[in-house]
Amino acid sequence: MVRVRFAPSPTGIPHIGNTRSALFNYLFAKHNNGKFILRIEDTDRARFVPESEPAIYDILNWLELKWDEKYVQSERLEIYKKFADQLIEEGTAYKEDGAVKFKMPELGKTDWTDAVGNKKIEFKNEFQEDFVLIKSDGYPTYNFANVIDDHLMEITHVIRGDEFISSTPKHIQLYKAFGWDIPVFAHLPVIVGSDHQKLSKRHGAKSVLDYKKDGYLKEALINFMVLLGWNPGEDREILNISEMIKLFDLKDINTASPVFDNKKLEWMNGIYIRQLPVDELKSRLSHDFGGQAKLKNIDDVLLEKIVSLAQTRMTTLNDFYLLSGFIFENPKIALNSKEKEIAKELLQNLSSVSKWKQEEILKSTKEILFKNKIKMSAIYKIITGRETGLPLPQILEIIGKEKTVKLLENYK
RNA sequence: GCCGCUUUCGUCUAGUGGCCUAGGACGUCACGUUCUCAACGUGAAGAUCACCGGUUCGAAUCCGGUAAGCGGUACCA
Repeated sequence: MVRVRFAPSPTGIPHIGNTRSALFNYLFAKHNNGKFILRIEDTDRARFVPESEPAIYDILNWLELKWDEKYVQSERLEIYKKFADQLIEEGTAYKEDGAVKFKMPELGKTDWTDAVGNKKIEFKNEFQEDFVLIKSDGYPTYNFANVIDDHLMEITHVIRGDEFISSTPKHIQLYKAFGWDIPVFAHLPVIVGSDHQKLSKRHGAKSVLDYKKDGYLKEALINFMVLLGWNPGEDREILNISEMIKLFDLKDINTASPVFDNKKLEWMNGIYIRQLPVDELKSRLSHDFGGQAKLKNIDDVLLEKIVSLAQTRMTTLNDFYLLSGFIFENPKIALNSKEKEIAKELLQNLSSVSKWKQEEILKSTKEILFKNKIKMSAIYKIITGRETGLPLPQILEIIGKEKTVKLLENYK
């Protein structure tokens, strides 16, 4: 039975890099019909950030990466102490300055075959130093709690960021000291930013929750993340979660650090937005995304029509408001005198349209276009406040003559 | 410094000795469509496969070295 874990420490809000580890663990578990375990590694009291633990749950819940079991290390202090005492008794650990330290072997080497890249990694023991197991505040270190828990929780595959490669020899020596089975290690290359530095808050790495707030769809984010350092072995790039589960394999994970490219994420988000049925997109705009307030008073049928016009023009859900804001608010658009003239003519022309259909509206606006030798973008600006946007004849037909006239009367 | 990992178009990647005059995707550019912008369609530019040397009839692919980037070197994780 495959058992893997995602073990974040609540020292900050997880970003794309951490979250992608969770995804890979989840996919591997599901692919093998195994268990996905969540373990909060809160042993660093100095760096503890209270709001990060709920954020971890929010992220996993939003992405629907459901965990099968959950543990919190700070609730397991006696367990670590017990095992530390055992090592002291056996002579492989000792006390120093109020801490418990592990005695690393001085001869030979420590090696393992990493599942990522299927390569042997080897460290000479002579370069290894004794390390702390239990800090003087009574809390275990990562290196210790990690091994104890992975063993007790019967973790079969340790899939984590490759910043832990250097500490893996420590872990292996601990397993050996206890006489425990050593799990398979799979070290994921970390995602880096466009500056090729590891993703971090200081470098402007956003959390998954920020992407949600910015109008990205969870499907797009997952699909984008999975392609960072993994490929399904075919040219296709758009995959749903069950296809990922089916295809996922540790051997297809790359060994080099991928650079996070927001442009591709944007493209992918657009793909997923266009893939959504209109009513689903509409409900995401009002529920999944914080648009309720603005959309509350809009007629449902009207809204659906607007959404369907906006669908191919959106990169993120936020774009909907950019595109349709002029309908919901009564924008005060600054126009120069020439534009004001044209606004007047538009009002006149459109008021006299008898059949309020897009063909008639188009005909009517085109007249003004030719007469004044202006571009269509000028008319877009007068009506919507932006030089580009939803196709005017259609959207004007949808919102109705009355509303259109009202918009133009702003300039009187 | 020492230890370890990495190195194919700007970016994500395919590629495991001949199918590679290196394939796909994003981005960029052009054209088509067109009431704007998108979407969509077609096409183009873009990588001497980090570098040097070796093995081989033949190397992005195997071997050795060098360089650069990154990670670790914490009573952080």
